[in-house]
Amino acid sequence: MADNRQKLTDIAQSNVQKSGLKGLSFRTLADEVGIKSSSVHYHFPEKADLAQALIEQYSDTFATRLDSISAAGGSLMRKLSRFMDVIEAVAASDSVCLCGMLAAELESLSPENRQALQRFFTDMEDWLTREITAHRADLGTAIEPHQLAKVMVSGVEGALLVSRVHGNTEHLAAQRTVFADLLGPEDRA
Amino acid sequence: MADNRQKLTDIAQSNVQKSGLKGLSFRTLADEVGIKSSSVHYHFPEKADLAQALIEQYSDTFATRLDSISAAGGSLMRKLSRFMDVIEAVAASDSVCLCGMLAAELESLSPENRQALQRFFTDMEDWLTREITAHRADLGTAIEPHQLAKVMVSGVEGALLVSRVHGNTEHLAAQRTVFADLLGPEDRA
DNA sequence: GTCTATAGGCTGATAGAC
DNA sequence: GTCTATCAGCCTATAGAC
Repeated sequence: MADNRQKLTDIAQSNVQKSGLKGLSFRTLADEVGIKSSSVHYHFPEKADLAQALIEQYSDTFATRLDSISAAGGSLMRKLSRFMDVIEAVAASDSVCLCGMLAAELESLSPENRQALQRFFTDMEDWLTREITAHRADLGTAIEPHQLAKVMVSGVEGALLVSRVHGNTEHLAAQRTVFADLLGPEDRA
Repeated sequence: MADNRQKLTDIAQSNVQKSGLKGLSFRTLADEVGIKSSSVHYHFPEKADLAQALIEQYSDTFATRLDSISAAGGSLMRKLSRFMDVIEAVAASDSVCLCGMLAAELESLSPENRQALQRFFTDMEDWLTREITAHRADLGTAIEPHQLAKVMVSGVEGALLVSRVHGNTEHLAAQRTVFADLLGPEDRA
């Protein structure tokens, strides 16, 4: 089938979000798609090629979701709540962010992989900075938007990791609560 | 030598903080200590035994540092600044938190490893909750201390991971800035 | 405690047929 | 695009001598 390439990236993405790139072998990936490992090498000659496709696919999907949040409009609080919805959806089925997982495996990634990974994080950060800045007048704090954005990026990546260890979503919930309070002036005294 | 066990855990810890447990082999570990891999198995029969020793050693060292911060006393701001000093010291030499790294490799850990890992995070969270609660009167926010603690734990773990991808410490610096502003009322209008 | 030696398995990757 | 077959290398772990 012509769309085996798509099947490969879809299944690989899910596996990497659970057990990392090192935890995924060409053989098991091939088995799950129903082809042989040599056929996987036809689509992705080296593991770095597969990793690159995964980072790009994941980044595109993520960017599309953020764009749709921006397009829907509304208050900053509403946008950040929908942002957290996107993050919490990742936590389903023992998964963490694909790029958070790969960040932990940084030492085994190619230079190209690293660059794409870096771009994923800066794109998320830039989106947050833009949205916070756009609503700056309503802000409940004097902290610089780009500083808040950095803390939020770190926060969601860490919360996904730590939440999974605890087997619940409390750290994600705390993230939502604290940033709602920090950024939403309506709840303040 | 009788302290080869200590050499093993020290070198293993440093390696795991850089490349994870899956990235560490008994052979390379043995080479770096100057013994053979079968001798490593004498000290740690299975990899899970080594992992357990690493988590416990790391947790003990970390707890000692937090205790010393508490003992030194001072304002909440001062304690949190020293807490961030401890975290930033980890970021040296391309390392992330040992337990953050193992959290990414959760699926390959034994039940005992997972429990110890969980305890590391709750211990850090409990320390933060205790310190924030003790200074509650000075707090610049109405957010629950345990919620703030959860966000800080997630935040530092994520910041270590993301900082390494970018090759700088900006995300750790942002963490310091934002929490200083959030918790330290003296800087507020 | 450390060694030699090895079993048994998994891995990424390639050659060449169809 | 997919296959069979295979290589060379790495891995965890164990047996048994010293």
